[in-house]
Amino acid sequence: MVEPGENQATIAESLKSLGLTKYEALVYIALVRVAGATATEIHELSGVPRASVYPVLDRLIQKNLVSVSNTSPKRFNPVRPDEGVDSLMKSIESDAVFAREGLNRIYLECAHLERGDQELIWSIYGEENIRIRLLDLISNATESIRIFFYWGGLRKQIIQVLEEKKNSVSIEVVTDHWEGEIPESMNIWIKKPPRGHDIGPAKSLGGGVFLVDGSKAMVIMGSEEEGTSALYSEARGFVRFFTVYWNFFSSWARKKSQ
Amino acid sequence: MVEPGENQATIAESLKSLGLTKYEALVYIALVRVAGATATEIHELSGVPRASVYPVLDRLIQKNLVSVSNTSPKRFNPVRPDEGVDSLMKSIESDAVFAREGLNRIYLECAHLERGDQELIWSIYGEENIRIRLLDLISNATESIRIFFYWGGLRKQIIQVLEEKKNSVSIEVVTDHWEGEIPESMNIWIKKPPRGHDIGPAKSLGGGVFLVDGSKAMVIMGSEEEGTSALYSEARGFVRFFTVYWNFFSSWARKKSQ
DNA sequence: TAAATGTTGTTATAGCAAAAACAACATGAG
DNA sequence: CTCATGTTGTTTTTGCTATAACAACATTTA
Repeated sequence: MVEPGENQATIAESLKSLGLTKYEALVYIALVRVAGATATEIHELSGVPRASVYPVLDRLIQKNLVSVSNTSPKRFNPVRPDEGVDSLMKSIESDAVFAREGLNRIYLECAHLERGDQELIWSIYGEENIRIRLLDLISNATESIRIFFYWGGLRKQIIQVLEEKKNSVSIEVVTDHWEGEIPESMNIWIKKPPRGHDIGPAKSLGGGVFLVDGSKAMVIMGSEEEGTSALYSEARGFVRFFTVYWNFFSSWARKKSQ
Repeated sequence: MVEPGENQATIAESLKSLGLTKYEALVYIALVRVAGATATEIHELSGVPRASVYPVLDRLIQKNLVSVSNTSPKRFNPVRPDEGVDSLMKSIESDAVFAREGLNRIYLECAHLERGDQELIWSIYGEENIRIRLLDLISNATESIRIFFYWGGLRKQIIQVLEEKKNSVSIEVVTDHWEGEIPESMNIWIKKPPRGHDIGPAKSLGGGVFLVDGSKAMVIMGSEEEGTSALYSEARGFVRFFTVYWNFFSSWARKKSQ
């Protein structure tokens, strides 16, 4: 019924990222379980030291998550959880809007201070971050997209974005697998990965090279052991290197298919 | 141009409620101001101790708010502020959804544990909280609404809710002022507040009594000095007391108008 | 070239504030 | 009186903040 611990702890974690402390989360959850409990009951339900319950409840009352009765002993009631969470979210969201606007203004004002950004090579860690950057890169392409792709993740999402761009930019892809039908307006070569690309100490290694408009390059290296990381650059040398790389493998792919 | 301090501090505060620490916020803001800065430049811009900049940047990288170049010295780049804030919000929001669902399930499962809730009187502090509860109370009325209202706040919102209910429940209101046209389906008496209601030590004191379906009562007491607080109850005695109170003043209002 | 200087990235450690945990005491109802 | 409540104060812990020191490397100057 009221399944214990496991789930409860997770909810507490979630509440913490909404700005509550551990105790505030535990007390609130306890109160949701038995509305109208006394301080001592809350203490027993939540495991929070009895003396700590009072200041914690005070804070929850301030945050409009709890109300008090004027009986003796006092009893406490949670606001309906959906209302409570929503009201927390609303306040966070308004902060987010404020921060976004302020930062964006600063960002735009200072955009002119570009300092040879184009000459640098940026490292990106974490699949999520890479995903965002990569899709951003592809969907902002104006002329050409060249992809050399031997990696499991992101395949579907990339294909989806390419579908959207297929009529406005030139697309060429070398990969080992394609999901769905291949559109006529793209040049796709399906190839098993070349030898040398799955050798090495890594259990599962994959890679992808993305060239956009001949001026931007993103390279993804994924291994199960060390996580995924990527490089991005608009630097001449970097782009040229991977353009050569891509030319080599795309011609390899063409030959072998003939 | 780049207006200083004042605004930045506020943005930093907002970022903190999105889960960043003070330093993380300051460093990120500095980076938005000059993208591609070195650690030392960030230190100078943000006021964060140079040695602290490194671990802070590590955390920001983990949170996908910053990427690194592999030059020497390293240079750092912020993700576009709107993307950054959005990605923070997204993660918070997913926590919120999770918490809301989990809590709501617990709440509904445990609803049967009602422990004579109806006999208690609940205190509610803070205008915002009172507002939510009051509007919730009124809009869930099924039979009757009786209001005795001598208070500035909330007038418009209450009227709005009443407009929506005017055809489904019986509405009677005694107050000192009405905004807009008085609908025919409501019984409204406009009266200056009775003597005794604005006496006392408080500079600006106001009150409101709300009786719903003859079984729920909410009483609001507002004073500029001590803030606003409210009582809510479904307790027999409490409701009866304020029903008598309301009967008395509504008959007073009727008489004087004839 | 060699010594002096400065910068970067790292590590260690002390300080601090909020939260957590505990202990002691006053109160009030039965 | 006795028990549970509500309050207060103190200690411990925790995570962020702040400072100092260091090795590695680059730059300057003699």
